[in-house]
Amino acid sequence: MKNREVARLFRMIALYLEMKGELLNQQAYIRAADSIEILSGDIEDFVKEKGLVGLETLPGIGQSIANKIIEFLRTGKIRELEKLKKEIPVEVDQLSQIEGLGPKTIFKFYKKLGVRTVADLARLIKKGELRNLEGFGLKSEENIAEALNFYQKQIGRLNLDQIQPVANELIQYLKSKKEIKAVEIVGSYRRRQETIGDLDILVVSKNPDQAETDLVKFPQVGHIYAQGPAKTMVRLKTSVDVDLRSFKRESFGAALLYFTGSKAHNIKLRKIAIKKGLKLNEYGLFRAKKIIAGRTEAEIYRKLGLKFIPPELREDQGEIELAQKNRLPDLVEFNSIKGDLQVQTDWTDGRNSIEAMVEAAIKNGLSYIAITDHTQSLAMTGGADEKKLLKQMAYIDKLNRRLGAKFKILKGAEVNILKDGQFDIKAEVLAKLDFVGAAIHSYFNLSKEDQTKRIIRAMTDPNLDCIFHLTGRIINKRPPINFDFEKVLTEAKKTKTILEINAQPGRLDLNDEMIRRAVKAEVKMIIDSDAHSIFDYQYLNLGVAQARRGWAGKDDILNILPPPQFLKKAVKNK
DNA sequence: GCCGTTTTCGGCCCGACTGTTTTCAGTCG
Repeated sequence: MKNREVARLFRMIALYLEMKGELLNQQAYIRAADSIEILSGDIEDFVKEKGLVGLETLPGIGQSIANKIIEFLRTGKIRELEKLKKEIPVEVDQLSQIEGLGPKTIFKFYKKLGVRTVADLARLIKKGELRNLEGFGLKSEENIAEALNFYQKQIGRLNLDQIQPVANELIQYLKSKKEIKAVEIVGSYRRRQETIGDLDILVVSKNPDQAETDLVKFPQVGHIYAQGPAKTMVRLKTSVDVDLRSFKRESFGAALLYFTGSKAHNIKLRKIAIKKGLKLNEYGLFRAKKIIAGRTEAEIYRKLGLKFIPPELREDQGEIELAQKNRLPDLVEFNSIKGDLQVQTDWTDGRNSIEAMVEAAIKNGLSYIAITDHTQSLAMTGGADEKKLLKQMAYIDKLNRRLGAKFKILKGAEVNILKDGQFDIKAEVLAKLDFVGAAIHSYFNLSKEDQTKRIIRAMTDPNLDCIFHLTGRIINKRPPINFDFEKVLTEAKKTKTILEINAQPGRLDLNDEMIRRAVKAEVKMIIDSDAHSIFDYQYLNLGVAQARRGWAGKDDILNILPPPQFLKKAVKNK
């Protein structure tokens, strides 16, 4: 899939154009890059199907850019970009990732000091030559040196479970301050993106200056980028960047809306406001100078003629148009999961006993779980063979009798999908299980064709109910396997195979775009915590958030149903 | 370079903060 690459090249063109001061063209390339990034489906397939004319129907893409896309797909290059690179031979994409360095500054460094690469910049800073440049001083040099240092350490974006403890601690701290009346984390965190670059925090305070000072005094603060009466930016010692802004109560809704984003969503809202003769900014919705909404987000959406749009949908992927027509999807709700269908125990690589996992599930408001320990070919986890599985089934039967009607343990397994798509457990044993999930744990690098065949073969097995964490990706560590998702969806629909949304913060697999495609293909899904300990059920809501980002409605997610209805809809071979 | 329920031409979201220089350009979100 080349969507990201095309978008990246357009963003690079935009940077070069900005260096040259061509601001309006530059914006056009950025809009085109955005448009391609949010395109659901492969751009190459799109072009094959709909051609140049189809491309031009996409927002932000006209004749000129459409031709460049086709040129790239055909030749792997965009001549325009090659020309710009020759004209200004600077590693602009790398350099611009250094905080505080934009195209204008990069261009100046190139023109005046001959800086082409990050290494060039590092050398000049060492020699202390930046401070002599006009418009620069010692302070600028120090700031860039610091930013460069941070860039070279490259910690990148954090998973939700990495950021959550930091976020909670900071929120508690801010809430303890007398003058701070409301605290909300916004930005990509509130939209529940898979990974978070920094924490954006909004507060309501009668004394904004004090609120900003409060943040700076937070013991974890390691560096202050900027501090003002309305906005402060710091970096914590744990390498998380935090922005804090203070607002008055009457503007808080507008501020929430503005800083939750996404940017594309906001820009569209502001354009709607302009068409209505209004102005929308972070302080409110205005007619001339008079504020007509701002206290809550709902009020602003209403005045713009829209239904309230949940943060997870605010990516400008059609949600605004649906909100105008009052046709937003009826999203699956937080805390609505009734059963967890992937739970490991100390029979294999889980940390807790079946009994402990049941007890914790009840505490987390669940009414059933499936015990799905690994199977034998995963030697490293002490996977179960047929004998061990049968023994576990008998044991679960006994526990179920003791539990009675209040909770149900399903007998299941996380069966290993072998290289050829067959399972490592005999069919007659699988047939005895209540719920069979299967997953790929090896041969991640098969060709697209072989990998697709392998998954489809697994799905055609009448004992299989669900494919767990389909792509096998680990966020920031392991890329997804290569396969034809469209073919898999078609087969899943045909064989009534469920696809899992895995709520582990490092997996979140399927991703949001795949979920949208599954919804469209009418393939049913479940949300599992993939629990390996009693603490992991808490992740279920991360999976719900991911499902919501994928526009999954209540009909799309089966495990919000109580056990009898779930089993009826989910299990194939009964 | 793109786009149109004001428009096929003339607009492109907008406010806060910094550093350096005296009124603003550059960056960020």
